[in-house]
Amino acid sequence: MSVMLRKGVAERLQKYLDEVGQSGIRVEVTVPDRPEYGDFSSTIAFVLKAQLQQAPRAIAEEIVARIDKRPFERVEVVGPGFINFFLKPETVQQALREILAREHEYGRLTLGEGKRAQVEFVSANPTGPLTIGHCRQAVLGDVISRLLENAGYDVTREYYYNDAGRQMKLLGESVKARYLEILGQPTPFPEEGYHGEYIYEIASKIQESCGAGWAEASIVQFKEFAEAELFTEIKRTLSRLFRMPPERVFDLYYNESWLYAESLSAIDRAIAPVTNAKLLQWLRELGLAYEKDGALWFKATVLGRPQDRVLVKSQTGEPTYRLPDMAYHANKLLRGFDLMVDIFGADHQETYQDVLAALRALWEGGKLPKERAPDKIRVLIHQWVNLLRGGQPVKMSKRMATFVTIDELIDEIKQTVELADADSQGEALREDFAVNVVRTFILMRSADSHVNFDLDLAKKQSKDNPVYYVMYAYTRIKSIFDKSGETLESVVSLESLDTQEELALIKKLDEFPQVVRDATEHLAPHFLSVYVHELAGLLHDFYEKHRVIVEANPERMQARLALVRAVQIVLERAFGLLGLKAPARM
RNA sequence: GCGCCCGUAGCUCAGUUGGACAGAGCAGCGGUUUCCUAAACCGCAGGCCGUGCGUUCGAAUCGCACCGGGCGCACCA
Repeated sequence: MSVMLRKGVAERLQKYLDEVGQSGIRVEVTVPDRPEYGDFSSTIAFVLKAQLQQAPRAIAEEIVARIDKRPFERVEVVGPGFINFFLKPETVQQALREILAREHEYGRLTLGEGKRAQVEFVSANPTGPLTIGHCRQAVLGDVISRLLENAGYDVTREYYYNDAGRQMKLLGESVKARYLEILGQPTPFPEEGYHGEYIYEIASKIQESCGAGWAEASIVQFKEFAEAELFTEIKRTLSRLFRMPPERVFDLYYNESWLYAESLSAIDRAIAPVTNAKLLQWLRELGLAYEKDGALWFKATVLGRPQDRVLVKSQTGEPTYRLPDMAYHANKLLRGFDLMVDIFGADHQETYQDVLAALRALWEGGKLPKERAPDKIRVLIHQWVNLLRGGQPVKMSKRMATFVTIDELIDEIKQTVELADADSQGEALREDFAVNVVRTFILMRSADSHVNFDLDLAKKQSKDNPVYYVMYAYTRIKSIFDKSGETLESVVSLESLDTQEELALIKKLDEFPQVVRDATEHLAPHFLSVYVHELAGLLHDFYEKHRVIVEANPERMQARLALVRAVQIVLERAFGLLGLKAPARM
């Protein structure tokens, strides 16, 4: 049997289909809920009913009679036509051998080999610290990037921000106002300015290094100073959350201003070949732009969208955010990626569809090369995280500075982590755990679900968090190896692995590559999180019922060490993909 | 009003190409430790899978309608 047990079953059914000339039928093999239905089950007989004009039960009997049954203890037809497969223990043991042979290559995919992918996420304008609102997509984007890398893609992690926009101007004005206030020259604070304490901190920093020297400085100077300060902080925050050096959290920070400049260097122009002006010209040529009330509009309605949108404002002649968004995405296509993933919050639901509609029209209208099809862009929309404190939702506004930052969240959880031995490593272990908790909380849920993050629960009852359950499985294995002093150098006999718990564990390990594949293809990290939780459960179950270190039976001990070693490998692989960090001890 | 997402156990959520009596964690009740860390394990209890109609041999899963919640529908991003 091949690497994957399920695949082996599927291959045998496929062979049968080929023989009866039904190769087009999709082979479905599932793991039944109940053990008496076998290790795997197929409903293929129901699907074939229509084609073969026979009763499903008879078809199932025919299939069972014809396929290669060597890997199976038995194959049964049950009820109206379910085919249930019961694996021989040797077959299952063989799967374990494959995992041990592949080691940390196990679960690596090839679907992205030789291809380039780009993942855009966070993309917050640097007008303040990152908040819980950004946390979900930061973690999702990080894990999706890791999954794509695991699949063989050359991945560019990208952060786009509107440095040319009104919000950044307001930031500059806010800092300048605070700066003058510190100098004792109070000026009116911008009506929609940023009220956060951090604005004062930035202003004092300027005052400390330049004194009153910036009193006549331009808004742009203040903006640029603040932007640099805030970006440093953002990178530092993400480096905690992603567990990477700050300089590696993103590969590219894409500035909106690149889409305006007509005189960029050759290198810059290579990643921004399409300017706003160029995009506008294309839309005009395709009859998708028109003037009304002094503004320039995008004719979205002819593309099936609910309403037309302004691209260039009447009063200032500046583009709205929509035009550079379109240009940015046209540039992404031209940069030659095979896959582009946009990760947006639910508030982008409406707007990204305009961008995609425009790109499709440009592509169909011949403005973009045939091989740069917009369907290479996949958009992942996630719902909001509702933060609960004292059972009440926390209302957040960035402008009014009533938000909880990612750093505050991690720090709050960190304080409550209890450790078995708080030695010199205590601080680092606490940080590891807090980040694990935050990431796990997000990664266990599908992006589609509106989740509640109960801060009190995450803090006060941190030992009950699912992350502990999973980490504890890992440390139990670690502890076994420490205790036994074994290193598992040579190939051992696996024949003694025949109990229900042992076989169940191996079968679960066998699912790993498929789970990784599903998580990657569906851009759904939570598939993997849920899997890890289930695997940990089976390890605990096994651990409670069987001892690994059994000196009286060296062969059995070696086999069980091999088994838990394989669990350890898969957990390490999964942790790597999910960005979790396992403690050596708990 | 229009668009997208959600509604599954007391709570937080899985259940992704429709399959056999619906799952996990937490909370509740009752057990398990001379033995590799009990942050674990075992058992009990808990659900008309928002409601109704439809498609199907078969629906939590697909379609339609309705009810309830979130987000959006700016010449802000």
